[in-house]
Parts: sequence; structure tokens; C-alpha cells
Amino acid sequence: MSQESVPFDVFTAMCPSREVLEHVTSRWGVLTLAALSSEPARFGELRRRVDGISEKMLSQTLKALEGDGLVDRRVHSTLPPHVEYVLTPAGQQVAEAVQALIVSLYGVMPDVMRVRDGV
Amino acid sequence: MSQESVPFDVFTAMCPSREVLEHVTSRWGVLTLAALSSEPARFGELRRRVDGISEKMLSQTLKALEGDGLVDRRVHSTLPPHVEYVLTPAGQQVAEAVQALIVSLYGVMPDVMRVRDGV
DNA sequence: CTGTATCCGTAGGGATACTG
DNA sequence: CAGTATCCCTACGGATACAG
Repeated sequence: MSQESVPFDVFTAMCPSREVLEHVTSRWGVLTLAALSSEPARFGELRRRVDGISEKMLSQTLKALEGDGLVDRRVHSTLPPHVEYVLTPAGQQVAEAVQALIVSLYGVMPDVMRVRDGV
Repeated sequence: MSQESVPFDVFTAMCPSREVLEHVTSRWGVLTLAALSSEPARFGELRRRVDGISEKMLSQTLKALEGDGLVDRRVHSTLPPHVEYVLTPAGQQVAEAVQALIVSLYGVMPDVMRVRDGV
């Protein structure tokens, strides 16, 4: 698990990793990845897990993550259609990091609120 | 390091942790936090580290992170003015998680590019 | 159920000029 | 050096209606 040098640098504007970073850290990307890390889910279930997301944005977010190879879309052509979204192995790696980030925020929330309230 | 239950839930639209999450995962928030995690920096130095950021957005991002208690702004009232931005202990926790997220993306980039290119 | 299509407002963000 | 102030634009994202 050494931190070897990689041919990518997110600090450089033109690096392709920037685009993936923006998908992952987009408003709904973070929450969608985290919502999928517990277990796969269908469209409707995801909408319920990620409170406040619209159909449009969920659809758009899933497409972006799928295009990044982080999410797998599994279609069962039945009637009514049954579609399930699953994290790819790559997606699981990223989702775990996202989860850790969220947890780190929780740990910090009390401080945040103290600062906000000037206590 | 147990994952105990906390009174925050980022999946709920009204949870105050959402706002902090959005600051941290904003387009420039991620990069600014990561840029500060190596070592404190001044305004101009940050601009150089985070390739592509505008003065306006750097200023705005730093203010948000400062308001969240993640960044400390240290002013030395000299001429010319000398201002240094430092991560708070809380900010270091979050910045580490952000760093880990970025590294996880690097590990995934080859897959991403394979998917994109359809190889 | 699982989405797409359309309309539309807002605010995120870039460029530039200016100040202490 | 370290920002603020403006102008301005577009693209993110919400609401609604419709489709397979």
C-alpha cells in the first residue's frame, strides 16, 4: 500500500483524473456512491436513499459514474423492467474512500457548529 | 475507531452535515484542502498549487472552509501583508480523507480509461 | 417501474479591473 | 501581496409531463 508515483495529477487542470474527480465529488455523485456501497439498489430505491435527488439528476449521475467504470447497470428485461445498480470493484474502492470522508465529516460536525455559533 | 452512530445523516436533505459536505466536495474545495494538507500556504502559493482556480473562487472557497472550521487564516499585519492558510486539526482529518479519495481515484484511472476507450 | 424530454430559474464560476 | 467588486454567461439542477 505504498504511495508510489502515478502518471496522474489532479492538481493539473488538464489531467483526465480531474473529470472523474468532479463526477465523484459532484453534489449527487458522493451520495449516490455512498448509497450504493451498502448494497446494490434499483432506481426507485436509490431515490429514496438519497433524500432530495430528482429523477433527472439521479439518472444523469448514474450515467456519469457508469461511464467512469464505477457503477455497473444490470438490466433484467422483464415487465415491468427491473434494473439494478451495482458498484464495480473500482467503484467499491472509491466508495469506501467516500464513506471514510463522510465519517470524517461527522467527527468534525460538533467543531463546525461551535465555530458557526461562536461558542 | 469504531463506527458508532452519530446524530448526523448526510443522506437526509435537512441535515447540517450536507452543507459542509458540499463545501468540502465542491469543485475547488477538494483541491484546496488537498493542497493545504502537504503544508500551509499563502494565497499566491495556493493559486499556483491548484491549477486553474481563479482568485475569486480561491477566496470564496477559503472563506467557506474557514467558516466550517477546517481552515485557519493567519494574518501577519506587515507591509506587504502576509497571510497564511493552515488546516485546523479538524481540517487535517478531513483533508486526509480527501487525499485518500484522490489516491483511490488514481488507482482506478486505468480502468476508467479502458472503459472510456472500450478496450 | 424506469426512465426521457422540455422548460426554465438560479447560482456557480470566469474575466477583468481596482483597492489597501 | 492579498484580495474585493463587477459584469456576465452557461450549465447545473428542479419541476413537470410524457414514454416504453
